[in-house]
Amino acid sequence: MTENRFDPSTADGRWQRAWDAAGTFTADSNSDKPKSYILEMFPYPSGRIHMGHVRNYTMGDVLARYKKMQGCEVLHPMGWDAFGMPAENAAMEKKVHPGAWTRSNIEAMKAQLKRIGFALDWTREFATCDPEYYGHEQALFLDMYAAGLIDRRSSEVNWDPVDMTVLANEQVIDGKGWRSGAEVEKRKLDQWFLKITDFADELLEGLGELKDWPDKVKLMQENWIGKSSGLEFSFELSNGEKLPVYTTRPDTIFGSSFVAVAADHPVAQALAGDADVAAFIEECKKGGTTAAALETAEKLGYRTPITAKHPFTGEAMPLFIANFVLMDYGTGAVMGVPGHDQRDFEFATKYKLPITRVVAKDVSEADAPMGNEAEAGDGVIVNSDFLDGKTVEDAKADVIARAEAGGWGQGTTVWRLRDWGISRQRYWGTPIPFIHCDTCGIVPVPKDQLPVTLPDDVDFETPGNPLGRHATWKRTTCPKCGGAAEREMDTLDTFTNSSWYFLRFASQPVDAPFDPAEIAKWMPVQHYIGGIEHAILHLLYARFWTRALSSIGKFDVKEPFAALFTQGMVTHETYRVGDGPWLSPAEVRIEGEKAFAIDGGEEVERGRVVKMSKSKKNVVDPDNIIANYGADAVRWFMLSDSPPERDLPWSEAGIEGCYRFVQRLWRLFGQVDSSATGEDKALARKAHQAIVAVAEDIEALSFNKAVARIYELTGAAEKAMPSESRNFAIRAILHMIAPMMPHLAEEAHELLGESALIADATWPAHDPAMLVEDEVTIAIQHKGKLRDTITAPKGAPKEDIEALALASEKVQRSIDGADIRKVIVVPDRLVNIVT
RNA sequence: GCGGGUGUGGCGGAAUGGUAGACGCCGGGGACUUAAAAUCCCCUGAUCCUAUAGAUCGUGUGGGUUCGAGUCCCACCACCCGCACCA
Repeated sequence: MTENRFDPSTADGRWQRAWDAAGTFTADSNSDKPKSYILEMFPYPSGRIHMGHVRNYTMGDVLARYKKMQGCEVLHPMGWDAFGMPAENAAMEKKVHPGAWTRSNIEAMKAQLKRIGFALDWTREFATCDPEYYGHEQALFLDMYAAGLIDRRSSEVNWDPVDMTVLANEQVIDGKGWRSGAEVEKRKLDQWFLKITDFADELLEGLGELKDWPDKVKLMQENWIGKSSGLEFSFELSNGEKLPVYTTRPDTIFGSSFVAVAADHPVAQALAGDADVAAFIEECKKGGTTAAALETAEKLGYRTPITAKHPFTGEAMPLFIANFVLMDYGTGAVMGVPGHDQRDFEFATKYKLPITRVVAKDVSEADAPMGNEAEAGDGVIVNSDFLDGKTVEDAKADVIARAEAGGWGQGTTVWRLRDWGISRQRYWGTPIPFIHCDTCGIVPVPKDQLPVTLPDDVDFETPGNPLGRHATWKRTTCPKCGGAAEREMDTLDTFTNSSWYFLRFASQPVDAPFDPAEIAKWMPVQHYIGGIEHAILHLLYARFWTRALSSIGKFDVKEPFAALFTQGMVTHETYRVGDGPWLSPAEVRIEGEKAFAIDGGEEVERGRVVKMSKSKKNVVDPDNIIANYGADAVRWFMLSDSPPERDLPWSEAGIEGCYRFVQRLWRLFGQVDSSATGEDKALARKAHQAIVAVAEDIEALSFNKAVARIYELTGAAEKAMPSESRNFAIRAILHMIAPMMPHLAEEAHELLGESALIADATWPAHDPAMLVEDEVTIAIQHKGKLRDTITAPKGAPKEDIEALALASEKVQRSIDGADIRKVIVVPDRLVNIVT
């Protein structure tokens, strides 16, 4: 070989074009091969591919190419999650249409993905803002409506009283609107809901089948669904009404010292004639709607003149209106047990209400004083009449049984999961296919009138809902009575777009959302890869849509993703001078431990390594890196070092190391010597072991370990003398790196005289006989510390190993004549001598 | 506030309860070269030391179980992710 360097700037494009021309990665659903559907969470077209995308898609790409080498027919598609707020923000800031902005972003990002050489089936590409896509989504939505899975009710949103617009949680900063700076209020609107709670039990039970999901994600979903059992019962109020409450701790009922209702509870609303009560309810409306905001806000209460009668003691307890009680959970009213619930404790402390101990470690500690926080732990019941001495579990059952027998309450199951509100007061989303008619009420758009498309001529100058302001779009006729009517102006939450896109990838008929026969062939997704930030919402919604569509007979799949993998983020050091503006890596020169601003030469503080973000300016653009080092070096970096579920710190030194390795491999591939003869058993054994180990590592998505093994085998092959074994090892390395560094692999494959694409090659075969070693190294410990190691034949009897261990001079010196009390021998591994 | 996770050399990390630090990066020394780049070789957890040897310490902190703990148990600390209208 004369040319000694691999040149990605020519090779990358050449092989990308070759794959395109051959249709190498176009999935054939009629193939006889076993099917494998590999999917990464599709991107939002924000404008540029970032390193997080590169990492995510590289992992999926390695899996897809590997599965193909193992003989599978692989479906590995790509598309665009194209609706969302940033497009409307761009419209306001840059005066471009959200659609035009989105389309040009897609074009730019697609070109970027192509330059990285991903093995994607681009014939199935779509964007969720395509009317063909969202029209089918509208049809599915109407099917769910017909099946009773959708309803409409009032719900709270963040309201900006200055801009007169609904704000997303993200747009509420410290309780204030992000543009106006006005104090945000809660406001009620009529909105559409998907009845995900109808599937709460199924979604919980279904987690059990997901063997290849991370336990942590399943646990998070389980807690999110939040199945709890408890007691629902009614207090008799002093005004003659009954107040239903729900509690998960009926065992602590004797510790109850107050009752509280939510500010929007009917009991509170009925008192709103009083100016003080009205003012308090108004006060409760302040602030945003997030759980974090509600739970960290100061606990506020208003003591009403009403009292509630304790069901056992008959005591009259004060009734409060409280800001920490949620109308959405349980019945919107709670019994307050300050001794054993932290929120109740804080509330009781503030309003000087009795705090009674009713659970103790032991009966003898019934009178132990309470500390400065609630005790939510387990124990026995005390100070509770007939419950005294019972365990928490027994007491719960006893109280529920007595309530049911007495007819004043019953044991119930309550879910933390709430129905999914899908109405958004925005333009750039799927129009909700309903019509509001004064005569007929709410009428679904007939399916033959779908898709309901977005109008193009909209203005974003004034805040609020652009569809509502449009001159003509909302005007239509009622499908029922033919009279004048208005279209629904809200659009669907973008999470609905990502709840079924994986089904559309599997088949794309024109006249239907999907083809059930194709779904049967490809689903479930064999490997789904994406960020941990989607652990709950997106994944739960996608599971829900799959089950909901399955329940109405669309297909026969219950769980969409057989295996899930959540990858870590790509991080980078941060740079700034004092409290000044952040500097990007490109604006900084590193010298040893120190860093200096290129512009001005000032010393720059090297800050923490955090997720790459625009706000910290610690971003590295994949395009520049690919231009400098080629796609394969970047791909290799993404797979090296950090375990894929952890964060990956980007560094210039690291990518340079990867580039050097690309060149090292290139030189090695040039050293296949067809005239070489003879066997190099040690090297051959290493190669066979690596073939098995790398395959196992890829299947476990432990790419960092696969990379380490390839480094080891490469080092051994470089040092070895020419032989047939060495040629075998080099070719094995070539095939093993093919899924990871496909451009280099194709170029070397061609150089070795192969005419076919290595992308179509099969994974190298191994000889099982070559996997076992004949000798093992055994560690000898004394007093728990390593004293010596010995070499012994594999599988040697315990007695022989013990004798060898005791014969060691170093071991004898350490024992120093002491009595040997015990010798533990772990075959082929270790001897531990206890004196 | 609630739920989930992570913590090992200068850095990223490896390690079925069994030799802690594989592999990579950084750094140091050397070879090659007129020189540089590239490449190759050696060293590289800390401390002590009579120094090719040996000893002690060492996996966030404090306890515990075990012949043996990075790994299991208990308590704590720090950081990260999510919290339902960001995607």
